[in-house]
Amino acid sequence: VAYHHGDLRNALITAAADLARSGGPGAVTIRAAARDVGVTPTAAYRHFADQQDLLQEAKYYALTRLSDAMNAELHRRPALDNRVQRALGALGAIARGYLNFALTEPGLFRTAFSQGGQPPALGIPIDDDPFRKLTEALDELLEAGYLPAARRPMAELAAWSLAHGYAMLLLDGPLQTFTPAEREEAYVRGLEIMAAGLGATTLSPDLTKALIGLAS
Amino acid sequence: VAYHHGDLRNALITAAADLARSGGPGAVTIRAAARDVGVTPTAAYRHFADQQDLLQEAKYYALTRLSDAMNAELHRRPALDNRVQRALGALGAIARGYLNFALTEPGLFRTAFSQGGQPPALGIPIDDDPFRKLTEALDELLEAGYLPAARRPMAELAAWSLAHGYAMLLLDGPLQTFTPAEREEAYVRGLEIMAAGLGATTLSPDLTKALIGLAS
DNA sequence: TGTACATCAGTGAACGCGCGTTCACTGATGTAC
DNA sequence: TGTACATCAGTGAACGCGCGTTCACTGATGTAC
Repeated sequence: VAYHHGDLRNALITAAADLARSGGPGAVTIRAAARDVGVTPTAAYRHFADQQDLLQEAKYYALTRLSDAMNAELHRRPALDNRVQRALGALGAIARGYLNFALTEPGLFRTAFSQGGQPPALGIPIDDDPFRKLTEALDELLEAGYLPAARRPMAELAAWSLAHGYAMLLLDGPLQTFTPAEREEAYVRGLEIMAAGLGATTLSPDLTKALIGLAS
Repeated sequence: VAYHHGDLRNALITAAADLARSGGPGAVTIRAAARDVGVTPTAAYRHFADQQDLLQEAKYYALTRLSDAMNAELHRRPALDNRVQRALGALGAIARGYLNFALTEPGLFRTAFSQGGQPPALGIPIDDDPFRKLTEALDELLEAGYLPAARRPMAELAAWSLAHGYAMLLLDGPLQTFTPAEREEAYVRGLEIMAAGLGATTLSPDLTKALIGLAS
């Protein structure tokens, strides 16, 4: 319903998203959002309980855009006949969309995964959720006999962790100085290792034991 | 040299590190550090150019502690005869130390990888650098015939990304609600996939093509 | 359809906070003779 | 060894900033009759 302003709540969310885009989560303040909309800070309190509440909306927005980026990449890929090709293609598209978004919209990416508030959920809140598609791709790899059953549980998390860690190391970590060519190279190498690891036979008990060690 | 205070610079760095430990990078301020040491904020400007400079020292401290944690885990593992076992053991120890540190000292971990200032370097600044040991472990896997040569370049980054991403998803992301048992389970699965991926044969061209797609 | 009234979105001013940083200074330490 | 002096680490006060949040209010919108 439109009163004085029209739709101040959404206008403030948009302003918060723009702030997040250009300045990351720390730039999302009630005062700045109100200023950008051309309204008094007090007015924002009609629509948000506090600053945390506004930031939460910016996080949700950022997550939605991340989701869009992954879906866009999924739709760009050609349809493939072979099940394993199709499933690995989906995996690659999701990873590619994730990285593209992180590099293209670092402020939003950092906001989506910033500390505090509700953490981004695992596949529940967003329509057309790419996390579910990742799950489906891994299920398909299992059914096609590519992925050993013992390795199926939580395999999503390994893929996600790899992409997420790589994005973070590029944005804020030691890989900041990478050229685009180096970024692409490292991306391809990492993805190949992941795909090969999903498809490889189980490690021998000796090697597993050496690798894992003891939980401390 | 000890003047009025004795060693104010180091005292301030210690205070900054404590602030980072309990409150993350955002808690590292000149005023708070000076307050904790019992000194005027102005005094800090005798030793640091500005707040960024102090934060940089806290980052360096955090990185050193992270390095310690990995080395400690490396020393805890028994020596193994088999080259591949030894190399995978080192890989696992480094990953375990990394994760342990992130979970035990989240404030320091976030500080080490916080945005701004100098990014943590790749293996140069710290004595007894675990990144170099990771490199050596991968070289050993190559020489032992476990890791195909085509997969060697930048393999460090895949392992690091996996551990880093997993740590971040645990600390600030959707895995915050994981129980210790779930954390351990996901950790083991991810590490196995990585180790298997390093040792697996090269993917077929068809699968590689489906996986990678085109750089956009 | 018109009027009195209730609702409530947004205003304007102000609060207290902690921050980074600068200024003119003081007083302890080190040094030249 | 003693004294005058220079150095410089730390003080105390203050600046301006942007923030979150609250208060009493105004004036436009919607509604009851």
